Amino acid sequence: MYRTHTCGELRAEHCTQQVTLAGWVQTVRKFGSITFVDLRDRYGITQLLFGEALNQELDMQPLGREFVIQATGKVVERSNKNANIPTGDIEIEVSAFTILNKAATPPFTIQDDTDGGDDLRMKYRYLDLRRNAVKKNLELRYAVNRSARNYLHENNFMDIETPFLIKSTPEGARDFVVPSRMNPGQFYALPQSPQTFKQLLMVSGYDRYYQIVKCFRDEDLRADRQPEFTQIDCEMSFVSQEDILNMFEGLIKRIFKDVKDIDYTEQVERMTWNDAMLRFGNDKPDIRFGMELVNLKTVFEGQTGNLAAQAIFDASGFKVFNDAETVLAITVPGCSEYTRKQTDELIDWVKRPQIGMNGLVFIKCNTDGSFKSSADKFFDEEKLKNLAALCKASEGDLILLLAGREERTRKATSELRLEMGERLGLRRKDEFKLLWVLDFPLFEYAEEDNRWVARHHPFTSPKPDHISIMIDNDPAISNAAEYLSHPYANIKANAYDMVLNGNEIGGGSIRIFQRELQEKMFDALGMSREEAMHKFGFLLGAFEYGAPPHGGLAFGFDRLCAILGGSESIRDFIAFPKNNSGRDVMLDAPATIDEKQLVELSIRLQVQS
RNA sequence: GGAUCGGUAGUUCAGUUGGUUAGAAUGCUGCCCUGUCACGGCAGAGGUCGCGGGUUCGAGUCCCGUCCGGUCCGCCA
Repeated sequence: MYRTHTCGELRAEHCTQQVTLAGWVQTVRKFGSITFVDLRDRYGITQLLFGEALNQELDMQPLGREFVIQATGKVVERSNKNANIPTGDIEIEVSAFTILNKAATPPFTIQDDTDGGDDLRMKYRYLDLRRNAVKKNLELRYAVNRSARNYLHENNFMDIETPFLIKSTPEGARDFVVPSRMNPGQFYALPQSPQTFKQLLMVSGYDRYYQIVKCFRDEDLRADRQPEFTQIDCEMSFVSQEDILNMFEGLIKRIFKDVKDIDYTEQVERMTWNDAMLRFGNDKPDIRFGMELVNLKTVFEGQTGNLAAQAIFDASGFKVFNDAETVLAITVPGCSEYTRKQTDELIDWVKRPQIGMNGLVFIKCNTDGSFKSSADKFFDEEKLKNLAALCKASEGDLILLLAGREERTRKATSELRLEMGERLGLRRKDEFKLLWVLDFPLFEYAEEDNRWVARHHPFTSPKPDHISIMIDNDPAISNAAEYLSHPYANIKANAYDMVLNGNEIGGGSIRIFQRELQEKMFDALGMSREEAMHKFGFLLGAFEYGAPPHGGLAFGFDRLCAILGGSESIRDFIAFPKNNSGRDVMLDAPATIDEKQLVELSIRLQVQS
């Protein structure tokens, strides 16, 4: 053995013992005839003391940062203790050492507060992974993994692997494809998720399945998106939506307990998709704070906007509001004292192309009971007072109003709400609030193809009392402009998302398990019978042989870890992540391949410039 | 596909209105130091200012193009 102990385990009680440690040189501190060396391994840091005799040896064999060494000596109590590290009471009085491997000077410092930028750290990821900060993230990831596995195992779930080389599916994201040498001209696809396999496992009777599994999607990336990412993928048979919500609420609570020691005992809040959109303008609302949207004008999903507000607008002659499809307001508590500079800043913020609004109207509800608005010209004190009442604003609050096209305005108001929450410090990293969003629409209208697409995926079941709407109506959309009045627009799905602090961390649905309904679904999505058979014949076939009612969900494992770790970026929680362009900058992948390989695969390239 | 920010020493950054020899910190090298732990002190090395073109007497600085990276929109569950 190279070592008798790790660099994290020696304490005062080990004093006088002879030990051997092995690890990396963190720092060398030289003082004439004695030298201190901090030795690091995965478990911690232990100080080595090189006394006078060995110091001369050090002159012959100098140690540099990141050298790998082995040192033998006696554990002794320090005269100057270091309370900052667990091994700070002791040091090793080295009697012999060996340099196991020298190290070039690393391109950045291997410290908690490294001087390296992201780019460089990715290129030398094996060095970055030595850093405590990154190691802690991977440890947290492993803790979440273990916690999930324990919970699922205790609840009779069975981990079953599913293949990676499968068939390309239409709907959803772009597939990564893999050419088949043995089948010239043909391609496998990498799974976007094990969706159909887990459903087949239900048909096979493995009534509780899970897998912590890689999924692949060839779409543009973000800080919280990777081309290959990991899901906690689960499926159950003989369950209702209620059973699933309870089971996986339990899973996430268990993870909170095991990983963060948080007792999340209260029931996870539930909200319909409709309510989420109305109250927060967002299908994954952050419910840690209020500032809910007040709809001052439009009709949305069968609910009318505020008639009193409408009357105020009509009388004002303010075209921006009168002509707008919708006017939405949020009430920001305690911000009536915002300066001109601050309100201008907010206006610039909503005008950024990513938000895309033309402007923003504010009403300051002053602490003396008066009002000040950027649209004073159109609204007298009385009207402002009434608007403030409609927005449930109190003295000292700031009302922000956005007007414009329905969808864009709702999105912008939702973003503005989150931004104000951020600015007011209402989105604390250490506060966790879960939410189930339920009853999503089953279909979404795809303008470019003038047809319906599955909002979740094509295997999602409608709500039981909406099945007849689907069966009894023709999916064809005769008038594109009025797709909202098509019966299909109102069909709700037996689908659910779990939202944590405004992030979608998981989602799933009760599945269709009857062939007829599944065929109707494919039909509704504009898939011909032949196409459906060609692409999903295996599933339709399976449904003929006794498919049980089933449903499930999948958690975004990387994202869950990132949120629990208090980070925005999932890359910090993946050992070897890819960058924004899907490149591995360490391997420099993807890369071209040899002509010989191309020939074997029957592939000729035609690169578009 | 689009928007936006950035690219200057090994690293992280500063660099004024376009003007002399491009700076700081840290890291690195050498010397000094027996209790440090972000050790300290002294000295030193280290630069194709991403790349190409243009404007100008003169460009790190201004303009155009291009490459690379970050963030976001579209896209994606």
